[in-house]
Amino acid sequence: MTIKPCERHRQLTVGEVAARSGVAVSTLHFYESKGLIQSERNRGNQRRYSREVLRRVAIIKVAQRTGIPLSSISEALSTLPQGRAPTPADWRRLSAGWKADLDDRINKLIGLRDQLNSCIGCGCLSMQDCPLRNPWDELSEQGPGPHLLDPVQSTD
Amino acid sequence: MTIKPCERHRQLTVGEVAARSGVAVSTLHFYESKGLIQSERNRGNQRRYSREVLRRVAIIKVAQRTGIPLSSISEALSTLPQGRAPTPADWRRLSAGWKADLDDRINKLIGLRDQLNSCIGCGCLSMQDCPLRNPWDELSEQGPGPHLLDPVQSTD
DNA sequence: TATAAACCTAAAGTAATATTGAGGTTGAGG
DNA sequence: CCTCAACCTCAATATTACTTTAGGTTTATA
Repeated sequence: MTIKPCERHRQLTVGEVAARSGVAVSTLHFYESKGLIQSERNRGNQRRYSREVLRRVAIIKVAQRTGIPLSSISEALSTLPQGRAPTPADWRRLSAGWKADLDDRINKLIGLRDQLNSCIGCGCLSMQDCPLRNPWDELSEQGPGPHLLDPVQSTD
Repeated sequence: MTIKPCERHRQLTVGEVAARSGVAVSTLHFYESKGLIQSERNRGNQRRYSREVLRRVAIIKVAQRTGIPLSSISEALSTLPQGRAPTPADWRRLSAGWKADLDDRINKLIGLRDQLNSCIGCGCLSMQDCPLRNPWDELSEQGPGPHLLDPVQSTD
């Protein structure tokens, strides 16, 4: 074998990144347009990625699985050293924050399930009593809440 | 007091339903356009709702909290007796199905949290080992998966 | 070198879940 | 009766996360 540029330092094409990260080429373009990932260009204007991008995409996908919106992911990633591979410490910092969100969402859903269980049992969903009727603890709910003002509620 | 139409049988205006159910008037219009709720009209073409609609909206909101999309909710609601108040049995049937979905989603999230915990611990996110890097068990994921084909992975 | 696969950009399209706006009508209180 | 809040319809806009399309360029390979 002759001396050739070490394979493990070669930059990746967009197609290679897509194949290896499991996201579509168009998605990589999209992420780049949102500033979530970066690329360099070769002399023909084609994207060339360092292998670090694979980790970045992996982080993005994991965060998305936890329910974090891309905008927040972008924000979190922007605290990372630019262009340099994130360290384990970086990763711990990001994932710790996301874990808190995830815990929160899991707890909300478990609470909802408990309510659902008891309400399947009681068959109620009555305006007066049913905890499910109280939307105050809704996930990401804003704006004016319900006003259960009228005490006359027989037909409901 | 003179005899007047019993308050508890009076139909509700869209504004009243909005105030009491906690959703915007525009949302009620939207739900109606999607067939999730129905209304009658008075002689001036204004919507008039039976009190049953409050229960229906409550069901919609609960289902949404569990993560069910409106289209599925619509489908489920369409199995209900039209215009008549849903019975406890109806409610049990619907909520039992939704509970299964909810359990599923909770379990997926808990699995993810466990992975996240162990990966915060190990600080890895390494391409070779980290379970978080395996997106096969993603929530509602379709399309081509990742192809971790290349064994040369030192810089990642 | 010829061809096809892979790549490029910019704009438009998709789906879900609504909200907002324009322009006009109805209804309840004084 | 007058007025203003509440209502009406229909169309447009918003957001998130992408995908698709159109038209053109570059690169890899036979």
